[in-house]
Amino acid sequence: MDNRSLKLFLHLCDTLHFGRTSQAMHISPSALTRHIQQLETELNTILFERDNRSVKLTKEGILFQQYAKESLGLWQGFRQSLMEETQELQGELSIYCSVTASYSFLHDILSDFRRAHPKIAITLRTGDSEDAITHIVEDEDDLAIGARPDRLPSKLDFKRITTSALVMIAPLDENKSNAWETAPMILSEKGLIRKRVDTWFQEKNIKPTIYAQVSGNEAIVSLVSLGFGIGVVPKIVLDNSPLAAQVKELNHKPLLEPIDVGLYAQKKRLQNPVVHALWDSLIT
Amino acid sequence: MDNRSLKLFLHLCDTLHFGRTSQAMHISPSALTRHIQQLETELNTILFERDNRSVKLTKEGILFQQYAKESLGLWQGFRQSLMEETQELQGELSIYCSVTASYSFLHDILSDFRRAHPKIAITLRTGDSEDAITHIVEDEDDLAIGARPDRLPSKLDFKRITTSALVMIAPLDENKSNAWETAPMILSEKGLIRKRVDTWFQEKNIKPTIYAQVSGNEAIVSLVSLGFGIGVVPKIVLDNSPLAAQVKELNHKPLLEPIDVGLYAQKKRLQNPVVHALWDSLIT
DNA sequence: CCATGTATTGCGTAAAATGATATATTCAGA
DNA sequence: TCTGAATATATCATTTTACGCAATACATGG
Repeated sequence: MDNRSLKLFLHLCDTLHFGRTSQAMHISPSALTRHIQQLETELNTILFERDNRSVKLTKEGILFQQYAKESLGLWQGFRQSLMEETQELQGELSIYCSVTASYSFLHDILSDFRRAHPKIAITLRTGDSEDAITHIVEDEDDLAIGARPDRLPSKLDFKRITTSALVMIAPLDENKSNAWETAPMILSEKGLIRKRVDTWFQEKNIKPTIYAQVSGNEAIVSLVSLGFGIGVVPKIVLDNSPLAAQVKELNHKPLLEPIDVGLYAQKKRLQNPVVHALWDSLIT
Repeated sequence: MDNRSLKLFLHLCDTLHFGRTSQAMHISPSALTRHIQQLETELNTILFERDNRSVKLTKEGILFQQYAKESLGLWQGFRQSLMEETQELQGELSIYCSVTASYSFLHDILSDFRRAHPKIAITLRTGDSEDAITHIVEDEDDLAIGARPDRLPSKLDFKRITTSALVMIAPLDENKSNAWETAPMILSEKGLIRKRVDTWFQEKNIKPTIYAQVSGNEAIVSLVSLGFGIGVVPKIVLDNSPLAAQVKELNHKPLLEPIDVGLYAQKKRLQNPVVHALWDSLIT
C-alpha cells in the first residue's frame, strides 16, 4: 500500500492494459500483476474484472481509484509544502535521451542543474533518439531529448537546444567519390532522419541499396566505421563519437535539411515545479 | 512510505520515545529506528531531532505529522466507504487475554464472531491476565480480557462476561488440612488477585510464607501441581487446566471475594465499527 | 566513575519483490 | 477446426529488503 502501488494502479485504471502500464512504469508485467493482486488481497476485494483479453474496473475499483487520487494528491501537496518550507526543490526527474545527448549538451545542462538543485534525483534513460517522442507521449518519462518532428502533438511542448546538420559518412577506405549512389546504406529503421533521407533519395531519383536498418545513430557510426556501408547521422553524433576518426564525411549536394534537437515534455508535466525547473534552466 | 510507517511515526510523535512506541506497536526498537530513518531518507529531511536522551519533533516533522494524519484519515474513510459498499465489516482487531481466556469463553465468542464477520482479521495475543489493563491503557491492543479492578480508569469501558470464584489449590499429596496456614504460597507477583489474597491473609492475621511470585495464573497451577506449594487462582483457570486433576481445592473460610472477568477497551477505540462489533456481540 | 536509560548499528536470517520464462486462455482469421 | 497472436498469471531463481537480537555509543544522575 505504498505510493508506488497507487501510481501503478491509477495508470492501469487509465490504460486498462497490464502490458502497456508495465512498460510505461518500467516494471515487468508479472510484477505489476502482483502489485494489483496484493492490493486486492489487502483490501479483500476485487479491483479489476479481468480475463485473458480484457480488463475492467469494478465498483470497488472506482472507489479505490478515487481514494488513490486523493491520497497521491495529498502527498504531492505535502511535498510542495515541504519544499516551500526548506526553500529548496526536491523530488525526482526522469529524462530520456540518446547516448550522444547524454555525453554532449545534456551533460552540461545537468551539471549546472545539479549544482542549483542538488536534492533532485535524476533518472537518466538512454535509448534510440527516435523513441523520444513516444516515451513522452506514453508518459514514461518527464522529459526527453530528440529531434523535433514535422508535426508536434498538441499535448507536447518542445524547446530547441541546438540545430545539427545531417552528414553522410563512409568508411575511411571508401575511395570512390560518388560511392553513395550505389553503396549499401545503413539507415535508421524509422523516425525523422530516415524520412529525410528517403525524401532526399527520392528527389535525386535514386533507389538506394539498404544494407541494414538499425536503431540508434551510434550504431550507424559503428557499422559504417567497420566498412559495412554508408550512413547518415546528425553531425553532433559524429562529433561525440569515439569512432569519428574511423569514418569520413562525404560531400553531397544538395545538403540534407538539418534537424532541430531539443527538449520535449508533456504540457501537463511542466506544471510540476521540478520538471519546470529543468525546462527553465535551458536558456534559448 | 506505507500506512504502517505513518502509524509508527504518529505514535512516536505522541510518545517521543522510541522504546515505548516500539513496545506499543509490537516492533523492535531497531526496526522502529530504521522505519524513521527510511522516512527521513525518503523525504530528504530530518523528522526528529534526537540524541541518546531526548526526541523532539522538527518543523518538517510537524508538517509531516499533519500529512500523516490526513493520509491515514483518508485511508480510514476509504475503508469505511468500502465497507458500506460491500455491506460487510472488514478490518483488523487485536485482542489481549490470558491463555485460559483464549481456551474458554473467548473461544466461543470468537467462534460466533467469525461466522458473523469472516473478513475481520483477528490478532490474539496471550499473556498474563494482570497485564490486560496496561495493554489497553497503553494502546497496544483494541480489546483485552481481564479481571475488573477496584477502580476503572475513566478512559476505559468494561463489560462483564462472567464472575469467577477464587479458589485455593494444593498438591494432591498435601494431607494436612490446614496446610495453607504454614505452607509456602505461590502467588501472582502483582495485580488484583494478589491484592485480594494479601488482604485476606491480613484479615486472618497470618503472614504467609511466599515461595514464589510468578506471572500467569497458569504457571501457578503448574507449580502447585508439582508440589511446590499452595496457590490461589480463579476457578475458571482451574476448570480449563489440563492439570486440574493433579491438584485439589482447599476448603477455606471465609471465601475470597470472587472476581469479575470481562472485556476492556478504550472508549475511543469503541468508535471503530469493527471493535464495536465484537463489543456488541457480547450479550450480557 | 559507574549504573542506567536510550537510540543506533552490525549481523545473520527470514520474508518479500522482481524479472525471465513458461503456461493458460481467449480471440481472430485462415 | 486449427493456428497464431495477445495477454494475464504462475513458477522459479535471484536479489533486495525487513526484522530481531545482541552489541555499541553516549548521555545523565547518583
